[in-house]
Amino acid sequence: MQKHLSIGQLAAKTGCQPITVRFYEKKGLMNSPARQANNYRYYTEKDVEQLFFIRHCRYHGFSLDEIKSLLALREAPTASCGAVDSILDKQIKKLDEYIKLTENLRAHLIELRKKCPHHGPVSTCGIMKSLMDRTFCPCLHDPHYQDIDELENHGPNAP
Amino acid sequence: MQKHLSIGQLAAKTGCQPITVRFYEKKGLMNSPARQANNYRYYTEKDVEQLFFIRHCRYHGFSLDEIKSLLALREAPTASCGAVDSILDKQIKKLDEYIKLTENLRAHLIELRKKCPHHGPVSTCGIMKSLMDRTFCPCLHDPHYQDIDELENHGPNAP
DNA sequence: ACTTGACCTTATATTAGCTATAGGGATTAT
DNA sequence: ATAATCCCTATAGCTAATATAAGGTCAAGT
Repeated sequence: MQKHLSIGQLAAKTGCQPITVRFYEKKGLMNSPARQANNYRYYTEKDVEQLFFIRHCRYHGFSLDEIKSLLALREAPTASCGAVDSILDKQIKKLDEYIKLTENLRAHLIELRKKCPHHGPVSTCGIMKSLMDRTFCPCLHDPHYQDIDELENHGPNAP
Repeated sequence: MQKHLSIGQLAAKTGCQPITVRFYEKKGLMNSPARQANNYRYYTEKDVEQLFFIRHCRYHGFSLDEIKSLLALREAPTASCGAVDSILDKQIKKLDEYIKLTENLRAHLIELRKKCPHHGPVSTCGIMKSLMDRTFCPCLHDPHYQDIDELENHGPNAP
């Protein structure tokens, strides 16, 4: 039973790359593993489990900070799992808002697209005209505008 | 007619912040404006129009690179607006995929959430169990897994 | 023995779209 | 005179990695 894995073997087992494992280590999601005489990292089964856990969480769209919380909870198994539930509930709510925002955005774009049904010179393009028309720019009025930044900074997998 | 605006006045007119205007300048979306004797930037009506255009485009979810293309097209009005149309079509398609991905993610989370309907100690939490269960980790099989990165790197307003 | 290639190490820079902070100079109001 | 507010530059920060540079180590093949 060969229990000492190199970083490459660990990465291959969990479907990510060595550089990502080192990244997680730096971020405090993976423990600093023991080193061999040649300074290579070597990993145990516990590390494999932990990395699987992390990647599984990432798969579900959790941020690294949220994963850190989940890892901490895992270390304190007597804690109530209400904290776990609330992390999930928050994530689901975030996704709901996110989907709504994106659908709004899509509707806006469809509207815009309709303004240039036929090809022609840019100078007569209805889309460009709309984009240039200051009176139609909702930037200053539409609360959705602020949402754009929301959307970028707090997307499904953003922090 | 007072035509020379300070950066703060320009920003206020277009609903963004001075620092953002400087940022656009550095990124090549706004021209370097003339300077007053005190080294302050001052702007003209053309700059106001251009910034409105940029912000309007951002409102519609275009990336700065896409906006750069649109600005270039605006400078070449004899070009066909097919290029404009295709930028919009691409954006709409991107949003469609994006919405689909996010809805999938949401479904996964709802499934996961169901595994812990009642509060209890973390050690018996069905969610944590699922997240820890390597045999249920889709990371290695599910093509959706790769999509997570997709989703993060190419969200509606990502490049 | 020697070289090739695959693997490992570190540190730094890059990605998008800003925002924050530090450390200064200029202008305006009191 | 001084305080508040504006302006300037330069640098660092945010996510979640990825890319690149420059080097050390190891196993296999010739």
